[in-house]
Amino acid sequence: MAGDLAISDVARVFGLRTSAIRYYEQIGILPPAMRKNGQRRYDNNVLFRLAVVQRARETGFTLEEIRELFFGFPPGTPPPKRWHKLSQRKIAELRERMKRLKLMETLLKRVEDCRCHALEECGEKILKQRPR
Amino acid sequence: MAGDLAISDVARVFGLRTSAIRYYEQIGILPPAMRKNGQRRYDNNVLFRLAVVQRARETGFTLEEIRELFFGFPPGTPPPKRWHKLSQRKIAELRERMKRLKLMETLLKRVEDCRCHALEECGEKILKQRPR
DNA sequence: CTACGACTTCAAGCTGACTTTAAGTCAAAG
DNA sequence: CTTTGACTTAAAGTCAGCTTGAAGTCGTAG
Repeated sequence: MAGDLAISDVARVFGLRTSAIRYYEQIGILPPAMRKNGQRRYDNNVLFRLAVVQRARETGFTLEEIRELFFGFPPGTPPPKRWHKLSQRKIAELRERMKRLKLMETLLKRVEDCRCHALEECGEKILKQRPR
Repeated sequence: MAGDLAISDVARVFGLRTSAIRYYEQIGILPPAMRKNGQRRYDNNVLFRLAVVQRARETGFTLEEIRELFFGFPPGTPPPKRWHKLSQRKIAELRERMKRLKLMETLLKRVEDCRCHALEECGEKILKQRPR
């Protein structure tokens, strides 16, 4: 029920730049704000929405996925169902990325065992080990 | 000592687009190629170099870091020393990213426990839990 | 009245690692 | 001679997620 906030207040509360908030509105992630003398004012509903956006961003969702969260389901679809669907995909993605990081770690260790005297030698060894 | 290859051959061998190879040359990651009738020809030295580039990319190094690998050390610095220095940084970075992914995993699980009936309710809960 | 600070819009810029496009050159094949 | 296909260049486009800049509006303080 708290009073309407200016964009700079919202930015401070959420640790965002005002430009980011305007950008979110522009791409439809936030609804068009109410205006007072031409300036945006925000009520609790928008703050709640922005909180969801930010939590979703922290959780690793892209703005496109967040749009899907809000608009990609039949109206009335309960949040748990929405979150679940997006999470499934995201978890698979996370697993991929973890795998990739672990591969990178392995390669880093291997690369640290290098005994070459010149970088060309490294390249030669790599090519011989992987004659694709 | 094998014969000189055209850019398309190199691309095929490395699974790259020809445009990527030209780009690498353009930004100085590959040396200017020899020319035959104006067209690029590649000998083993460049292939070795490209193998190093590709291995480094797989390992997670940026092109900027690869440039550093080649040119960021006093001439004659042995490869192990070069790799080591870059690896140290990269490993720290990996740890950060792993942490981040794990946080995302935690948040995903939390988000899946959501029992809200509307997304605004999610936002309200988030704001209450984190009254920064 | 003037200045200030905070807001507004729209368009363009940024990052990284390329790709795409347009216009041109070249050698070999028919 | 013409066509084909692979190459050449420089410049512009792509992606996400914003930021930055220019130019203008608004209410308030001095």
